[in-house]
Amino acid sequence: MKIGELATRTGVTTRLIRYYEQQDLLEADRAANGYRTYTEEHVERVSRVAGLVQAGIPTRLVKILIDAEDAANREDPTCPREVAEQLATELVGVQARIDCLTRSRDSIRKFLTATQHEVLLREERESAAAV
Amino acid sequence: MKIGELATRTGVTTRLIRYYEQQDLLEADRAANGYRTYTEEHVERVSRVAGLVQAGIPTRLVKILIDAEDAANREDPTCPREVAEQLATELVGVQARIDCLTRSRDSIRKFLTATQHEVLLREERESAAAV
DNA sequence: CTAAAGTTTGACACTGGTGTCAATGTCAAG
DNA sequence: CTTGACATTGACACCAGTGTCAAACTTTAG
Repeated sequence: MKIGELATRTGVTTRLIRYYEQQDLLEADRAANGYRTYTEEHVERVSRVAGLVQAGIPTRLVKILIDAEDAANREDPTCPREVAEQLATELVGVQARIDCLTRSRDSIRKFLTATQHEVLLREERESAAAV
Repeated sequence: MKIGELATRTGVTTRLIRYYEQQDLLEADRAANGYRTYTEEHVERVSRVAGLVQAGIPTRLVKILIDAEDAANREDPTCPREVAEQLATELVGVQARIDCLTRSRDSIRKFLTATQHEVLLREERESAAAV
């Protein structure tokens, strides 16, 4: 598929897809005419990258994270001690963000419930189901 | 306490503390000499704000979130339907970030384990305990 | 009293993520 | 063949979050 389709399917603008590629977060084959061509796997990957960036992870780290992610799903992964240490450090930062966001999420839910707006929480479940 | 102490205690630079105040995320009393003065509660608040900003929440939304947080802890909170709807919308975004980060976190753990670097996971638990 | 450290405001500047526009090229439909 | 939709690269520009520096004032330590 070409970049336009990838964009509509992921909800990420073509501009950003190119930007991510430039940041080494993505690779794309080129058709004979120079057009980038993508596979189904890229859909997942682009969403993933965009999600992390939106969660405040700088692209430099996003690369590290998804590389590790990929490696973790391959057999016999291996990595030098130093890289592992960096990952461990990042892990702490990621967890901190999760905690922070989780707390906000819970507060919002509590608040909506307390103000008799639980109905709105249904939207949340629905959008979760959509994933 | 004065801004310097607040900064060292929260690990947030004075520059940012002032910036957050300017963005209406913080309020500070002024001493007779014009110095900002803070209470213990501000320590928590500043960490919270900084955490959310780091998690990719724009300051505009941070304000909304912590306001709701505060309200949720007061008695008899109330809010107009429209505000509640906006919060519900935000909730979806927050949850999306959490999911995204959680996935990365799990991948990192898995990877570190698979590469015989579980030892490093201890650091994570320790830093979590430090909170 | 003086020097050092901390605070205030304000300005300038950088960075990273995005939007947008321009000029050019490719391709599919009429 | 022409037109319109989509691609390419490259440039310019914007915004938000931060760093940093300057000039003036306050407070603390010696």
